[in-house]
Parts: sequence; C-alpha cells; structure tokens
Amino acid sequence: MLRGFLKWHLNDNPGNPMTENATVYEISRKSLHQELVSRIQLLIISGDLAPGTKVPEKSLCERFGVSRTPLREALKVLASDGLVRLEPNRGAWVTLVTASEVEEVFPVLGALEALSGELACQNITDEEIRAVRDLHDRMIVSYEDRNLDEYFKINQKIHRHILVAARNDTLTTSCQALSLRMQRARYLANMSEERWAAAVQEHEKIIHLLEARDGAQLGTTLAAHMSAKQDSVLRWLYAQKASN
Amino acid sequence: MLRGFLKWHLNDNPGNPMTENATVYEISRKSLHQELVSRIQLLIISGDLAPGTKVPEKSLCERFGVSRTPLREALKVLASDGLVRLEPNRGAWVTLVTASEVEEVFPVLGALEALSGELACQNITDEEIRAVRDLHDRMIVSYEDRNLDEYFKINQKIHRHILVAARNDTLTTSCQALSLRMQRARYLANMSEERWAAAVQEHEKIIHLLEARDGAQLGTTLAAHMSAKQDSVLRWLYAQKASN
DNA sequence: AAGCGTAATTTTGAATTCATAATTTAGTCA
DNA sequence: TGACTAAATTATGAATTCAAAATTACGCTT
Repeated sequence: MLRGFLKWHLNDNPGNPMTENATVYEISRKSLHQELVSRIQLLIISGDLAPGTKVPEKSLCERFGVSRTPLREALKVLASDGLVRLEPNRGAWVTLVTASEVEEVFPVLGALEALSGELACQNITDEEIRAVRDLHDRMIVSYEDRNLDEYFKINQKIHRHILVAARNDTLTTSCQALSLRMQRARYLANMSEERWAAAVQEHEKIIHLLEARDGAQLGTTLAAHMSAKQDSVLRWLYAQKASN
Repeated sequence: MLRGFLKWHLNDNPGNPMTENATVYEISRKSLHQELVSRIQLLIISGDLAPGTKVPEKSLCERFGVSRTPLREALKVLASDGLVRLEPNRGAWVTLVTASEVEEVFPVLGALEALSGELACQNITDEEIRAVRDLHDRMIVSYEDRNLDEYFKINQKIHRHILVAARNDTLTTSCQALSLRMQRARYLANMSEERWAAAVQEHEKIIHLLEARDGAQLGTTLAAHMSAKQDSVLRWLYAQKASN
C-alpha cells in the first residue's frame, strides 16, 4: 500500500461548500480521521453514498488510500452525528431520512436558527449585513433564472453568514450537524414552484428583519422558515414513498 | 492481556445517573467503543479525569482491559462532542471549562430546553406530570436538608423527565451532549446559598407551568433558568480563577 | 428445481505491530 | 551550575494481523 497517498490527495479539496479557501493548509494538517469525516460527509450529502446503503469500508479505504483504522474512527464519529448507523458485526449503513427523523430534527434546527437570528442581530456588523444583502440579491437572481443549484448554494451561504454573525461556535457546530442530516434528503430537485416562491418571500422578510436588527422577529421568522421547510420535506418524502 | 476482561467488567454499571436499570443487557451489547465513550464521559464529569489534564491512554487501556484501537475510537467521538481535544501527535486532553465556552453553550442549551418545555407540555401524560411533581417534592426535601448531592441528582432527573416527555430523541441527544460539557464545571459544591434559593424558586415555577401545561411560559422560564445558571457558573469560574 | 445444511469466503471488531513524532534523559561545554 | 545538544525512551498515528461473526457458495436431499 502506498503510504502517504492520502495526504497528497486530501489537498485537492473538491469544493466543499462549507469551507472557504485558505483552509488548504489547515486541511492537510487535519488528522486523517478528521479529513475522512469531512470526505465521507460529502459523499453522503452528495448522494454518492445513498441513504440506506451500506458504507463500503474496503472500497473507501482503497479510494482514499488509507487503512481501515482511521476510516473506522471516522465512521464512529459519523455515527455519533447520525449520518451513519453502526450495526454490530454488520458494518456501517448510511441512515435513511425518515418522516419521524424530519419531524424531530427540524424543530430543533428551528430553535437553533431562531437563536442564531437573535444573536446575529446583536453582533452582526453593518458590513456583514451588506454581505448578506448581496448574497440575498444574487439568490433572487438565481430564483428568477430558476437556477436551483445556484439558489441552493447561496441560500446555504446566507444561513451560514447569519450563523457566523451570531458569534457562537457551539451553535454553529450544532446547526451544521443537524443541517447535514437533513441534506441527505435531496428534496430540492422536486421542490414545488409554490414552495419555492414562498421560500423566497420568507427570505425577503429575513433580510429585511436582519437589516432592521429586529432579533426577536428574525428569530420567529427563521423558526417559521424551518417549519415550512419541514412540511415541504415531509411532502416530498411521502411523494417519494408513493412513487417507490 | 486478558481477553474479554472488559466485557465482564462493563456489566457492573457504576450507577450511571442517566440510565435506568434494565439497560444492563443492552449495555453489554454495546460495542466496545460505545461503552468506552460512556465510561470515559463518567470519568470526566466525575472529575476523575480533571479538565486540562491529559487523557492517559495507556492506563485507561489497562484499566478497562482493552487495546488502544477501541479506546482511540472512543476518544475521537468524545472529541467531536467537545469533552476532549485532540492535539496532533500529542494525544487527547480533557477540555477546560472556559468562560467563553460557558457563554456559548448555555444560550444554546437554553434554546433547547425552552423547546423541550414547549414540546413536553404538548405531549406529557398526566402520569408523567405526577412523576415530575414527585421528583420536585423530593428535591425540595433535599434542599431543606441541604443535601447537595441528592438535590443535584433529582434536579437532573427532572430535566431529563421533561426532555423525555418532549418525545424528541434528537433534542434529547443534543441537550445531553451540551449538558455533559457543562458538567465538567463542578461548580455546585460552591453554589451560593442565594443562588440555590433562587434556583428552587425557579423550579417551583417550572413545575407549576408544567402542571398548567403552559408551554410558551414554561419555555421562557426554562431558558431564564439556564441563563441564571450561566451567570452562576461564570461567577464560580471567576472565583476559581482568582483563587488559583 | 426449491429448500436445507455445511463448508468456504468475506467482513468485522479488536489486538498487535511498526514508523514517526514528541518527550525525557544524559552528557557536554561554557 | 546552567544552558544546549544528542541519544534513549516513550507515545502517537496508522497499517497490519488475527479471531470471530456474518455472508456467500456449494452440494445434497427431496
């Protein structure tokens, strides 16, 4: 086995939407298992590793050029985040997005996003508000172009910017872990035109309240936004189930 | 090395306050690393492994009769929960409870507890309310006896019962992870008489609102309770720092 | 040919081994 | 003595090995 093969490969960071540039050095400094956690997260949310399927330990080892030890360490961490489920003596399985899970996670995410909105209003700088406004405007353009991919990316960035402005890493970490779990449901491709329009409306309100620094209102609006998204995901889930 | 030594030992569950009985079988079915996660959590919150100290990998392996592989898997999970910090090539260290961490975690915990209160009011049964009331009354007795240990145990049970009544495992898991982090600050021993009295008052309100099933009010009260606890922990922290 | 049972194979969980990095100890010189 | 250096020791990260469990393949019976 080629030693050091991974460390090489790990540097060609394949456009992780969560991290910006300038982290390349840091990434290569991450321990193997941490790097594997990020990599496998990407495989899962991208659908490369589909929900309900088994995590192919051996082939992932080969793909990343590492031994089973760090890979299995990564799987334990992913399991504690709820992205995979470990079955004793039967390996790791990518968890399914079930209705009951959606009904559990979104309310929690709603409460956390609400908090992030409140804190952001207290701590965000005027410059950061301008940056979010800019993202918002660009997102509207993507909406008008019906560019779902771009829309989704910017949408994520907006939420992330608000989270950053909340100045609370614990909150950021918790939110992202739960968001990742929900991202396995790649329902966006099938989001209805009405839901999309409504989501855009909600975002108009969000940017408005952020600019007004109305923390309380922004909190409730973000929670409502999450709740609406929950309904949308649930509808998508039922449609999925019906069509299978 | 004695194989299977651990599996034996793991069954003499040393009174984990989080788990009730009848889990003994389940515990012995847990994988080694999961069991180790629980065990090391206990060592950390009990202060057996003190904040800021190095996690003694070798001696823990001997203590539990396991090899380094499952132990290190457990450490990765504990690190992702924030109980230990992994320093590359320098091992695992029990994280310190810092002021900035307290200021981060408690607001998040407050938001989650608030949600748990709201959901509990929707879902709790009358029988469960009676059980919480019973715990509450017993806690008051411990307070009058100035039995801090007993008080704390029952206090935890009350919060846990509310969480269970919220019927949301994701919420429960998130809350517990954050609670564990704060439990490293064993500030209770030094809690002021005034703070204790105030906490009891807050709990009177909590049980009252739960019995009235006033979710909104219970939510805000629980959040306020957390905020007060944050202040108390911070004061304790500063006192600690001053005396060292 | 379908179902059953057993042997071969693969996969898993965990111990062990091995290379490298960090730390400690011992020795040197000012 | 006290700082600096180098060797020895120890600890860490990750690959490998090994036993046990699960899965698959195969042949047998009906």
